[in-house]
Amino acid sequence: MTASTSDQLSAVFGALADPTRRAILQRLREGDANVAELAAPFDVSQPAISRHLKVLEQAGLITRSRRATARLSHLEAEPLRTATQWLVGYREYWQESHDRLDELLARLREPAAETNATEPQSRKESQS
Amino acid sequence: MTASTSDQLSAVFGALADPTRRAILQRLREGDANVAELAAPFDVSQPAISRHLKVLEQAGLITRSRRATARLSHLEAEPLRTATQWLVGYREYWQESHDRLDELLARLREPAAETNATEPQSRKESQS
DNA sequence: CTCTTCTAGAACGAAATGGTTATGAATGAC
DNA sequence: GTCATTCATAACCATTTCGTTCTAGAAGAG
Repeated sequence: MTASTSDQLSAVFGALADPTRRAILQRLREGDANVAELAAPFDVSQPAISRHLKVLEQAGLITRSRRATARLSHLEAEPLRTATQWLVGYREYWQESHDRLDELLARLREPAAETNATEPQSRKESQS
Repeated sequence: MTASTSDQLSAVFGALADPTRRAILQRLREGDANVAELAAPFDVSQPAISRHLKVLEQAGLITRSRRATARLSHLEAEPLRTATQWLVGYREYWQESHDRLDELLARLREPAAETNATEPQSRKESQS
């Protein structure tokens, strides 16, 4: 069960390594969305977004369902916890600056505002 | 300063997406090491390890110094904190299962044993 | 059934990634 | 200086990744 963890970690970290995919996750915090909605903020084609979604899905970061002809993406944060736990294993190396660790711990208990500042790239006028 | 954060996140997550690089970080928890020492557990050539180290260095996860002809790698955990903070921004989506979040928080305050079980790939008999 | 909507897949190209071997550069020992 | 040690770089190759356009398929509307 530890061997597969390595692969899942690689998949999750790999998925998170792309700004577009992180922005997609960010968008999904507002609620489920179909591909067109997810593609809207980006200057890339719809198939490109579909493949980003596939990467996210294979990393377990999203699940998908159907509503009519649309496919809704739903954020699944479980892999993020796995990744966080891995990172937390290195917390002893942060502790040179305790105040910032305390700050992190404080934010873990806050009601949670928006922490991420992920800016999508420039829009293109598509359906004009 | 938020725009560069996106690139740093991509670099860090990208660096962590490789099992060999994660294992190198794991090794560096025991202390600084030269390239030969870092390469020993893996069945890859020395230049391959050198390039992994370059990736880790560019992500800010290690720094390097010289001791005679050797180059020592030193773990720098600051980027791990940055990555963790990004992930923590999604904690509200974990909270469906509160007990496990509590467990994570508990581990954040523990004296820290080894949390990561990263197994290096098969050894090769080099200096027999 | 036909038509429209929404999305995935096929086919392709450019660039990045991860590995190799061979070689050169830096440093200390002699 | 010469030699040995340690590592980085160059050159190359195979694979993956990320984008494109074009097309096909699935699901509801008429």
